[in-house]
Amino acid sequence: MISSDVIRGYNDTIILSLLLEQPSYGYEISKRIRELSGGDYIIKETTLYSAFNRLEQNGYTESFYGNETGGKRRTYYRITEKGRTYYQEKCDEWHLIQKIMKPFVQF
Amino acid sequence: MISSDVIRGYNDTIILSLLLEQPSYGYEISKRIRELSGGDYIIKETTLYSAFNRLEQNGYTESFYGNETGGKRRTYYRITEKGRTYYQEKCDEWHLIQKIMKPFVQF
DNA sequence: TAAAATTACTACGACAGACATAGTACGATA
DNA sequence: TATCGTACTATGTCTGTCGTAGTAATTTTA
Repeated sequence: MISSDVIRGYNDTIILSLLLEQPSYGYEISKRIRELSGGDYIIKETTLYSAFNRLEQNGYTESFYGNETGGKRRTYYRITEKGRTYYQEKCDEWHLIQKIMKPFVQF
Repeated sequence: MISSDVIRGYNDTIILSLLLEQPSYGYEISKRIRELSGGDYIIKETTLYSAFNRLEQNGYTESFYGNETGGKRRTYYRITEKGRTYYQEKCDEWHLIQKIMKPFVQF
């Protein structure tokens, strides 16, 4: 039983999937999403940063400052164990949604 | 280029896919969704009827009364040409979303 | 035959994620 | 020195979903 409120919550999953590889920060995440989607998906800045806040509030990520010398300091995000679990659950949910949608969409 | 605001708008598509076969009404649509999803998706009544209103306001469906003798009269919905076009567009969009999501979800 | 379940809705309000708009701040490049 | 790229924050709006509740008629069952 899933809710209909789907992809809408999948930006968090997308971000977590990238943090799974390595800790990262806003701009890099944004670029990776654009690249990996072949330019088909460009996440909005406000959407991205509000996802970061939500992720951290839920304990799915932890943030820390990079040690860049000079320049604006970056906030890096690292996925937590709780975040990994959540990511797996969302992947499962995504597969279910695809299965559910199948009878309703044409080729 | 898609928006992140996805499945959330896909109830309309699901409903249209069923109206493509034949005109139908609330309860029947609801049952068909439950059946075709193998019980994995049960649409909420309020979600369903607000989708019906939206669909009609957008010109994707037309409604008419059934000719049941006695009993509460049903509102039937029929898909329009505009609705068919919209349905096709949403199917295409759905395929794109699946493609976009692929690199971010595990098996 | 009375009660409960099913069918067929409408109204209202809350919620959350996405996003438009705008602004701040710094460094590097032209 | 002006623009572009990087790195954000704040605020408010929009929309689809859904919780809750109520109405009303018909059908089933106890």
